[in-house]
Amino acid sequence: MNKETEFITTPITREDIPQLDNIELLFFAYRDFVGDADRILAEYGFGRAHHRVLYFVNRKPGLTVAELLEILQITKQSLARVLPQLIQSDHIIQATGTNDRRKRLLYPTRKGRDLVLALSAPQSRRIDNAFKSTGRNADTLVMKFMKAMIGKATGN
Amino acid sequence: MNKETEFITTPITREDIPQLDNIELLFFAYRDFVGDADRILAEYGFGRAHHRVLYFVNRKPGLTVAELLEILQITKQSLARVLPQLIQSDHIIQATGTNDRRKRLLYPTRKGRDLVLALSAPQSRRIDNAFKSTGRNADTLVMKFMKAMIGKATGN
DNA sequence: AAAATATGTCAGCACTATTGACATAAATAT
DNA sequence: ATATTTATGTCAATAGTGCTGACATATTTT
Repeated sequence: MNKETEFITTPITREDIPQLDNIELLFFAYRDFVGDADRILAEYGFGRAHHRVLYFVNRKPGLTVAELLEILQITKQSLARVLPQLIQSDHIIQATGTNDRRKRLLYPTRKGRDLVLALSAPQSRRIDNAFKSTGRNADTLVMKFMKAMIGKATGN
Repeated sequence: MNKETEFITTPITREDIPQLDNIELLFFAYRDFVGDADRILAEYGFGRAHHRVLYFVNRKPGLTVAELLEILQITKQSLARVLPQLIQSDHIIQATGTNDRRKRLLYPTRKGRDLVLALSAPQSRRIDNAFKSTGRNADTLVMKFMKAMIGKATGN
């Protein structure tokens, strides 16, 4: 019986996957991009989840817990490990809603603002530097591309 | 004592972080991009780690364990959970090196090749569609940008 | 008064990744 | 020939992030 367990020795190519190169580039670009923040987060004993929460609270101060969950697409239980830590470390403050007192509005403190700026700085720099090497109006085009990348998968 | 615990109510802006919009776009773009594969992986009981291993073994059939660890930037112990599963499920085969018999050369099977193609297809489609909406020569420019995004962080 | 909403919390599980320590086989150096 | 280095594997413990299900509390709406 021919049970030679078929090896494949040829690599996948653009023939197989048209956007092969870009898939790979996106993978490495994102890895190095988040790596910038990871190094700083580690000093605080925080992880990426902390970063994301801190980021969106700074982006939209006063947002509610439900809104945050919606943006991050995580569950309440996941947030429950991370948010209390950010509150206890005085990076985020919770305020009871005035209209609806069930709601918890999330605000950054000065400390929280400072940290998010420190985390974003190297990422912003990396993008800035990348644009410098791509020449004029790359900015507009890349943004257009990125926007088009966002959303549910298409069937075709 | 004025311990009003200073709130910050203003959002961060492009003033604070020049590439704010692109940071966000990259975050959402990547999330949806990997989401394409996540749905398929879940059917096989695999995670992203399996995907990455399978991808690079298909990209460079015959690569060694050490090379794979180098590319993925993970430790041997992390791979030790994932690789045996892919071997047992007949997606990857290990062959002893001929020159150096300490080495384990990793090859995809037919099944492994088929799976990596199935995983990459929706990702490739997403990128393709994104380019359709950005017009001509976006491809070259975006690739140039992505390449420039890769590497160690810069000090400036 | 009853139902719905917003949030919190407890318990348990899964996946990915880490470090440190130790083991084995094979190649290389002395 | 012996010693060391290299490539890989494995065991044990820990951390971070996410999930589901169940239940509790406060507040608002019906």
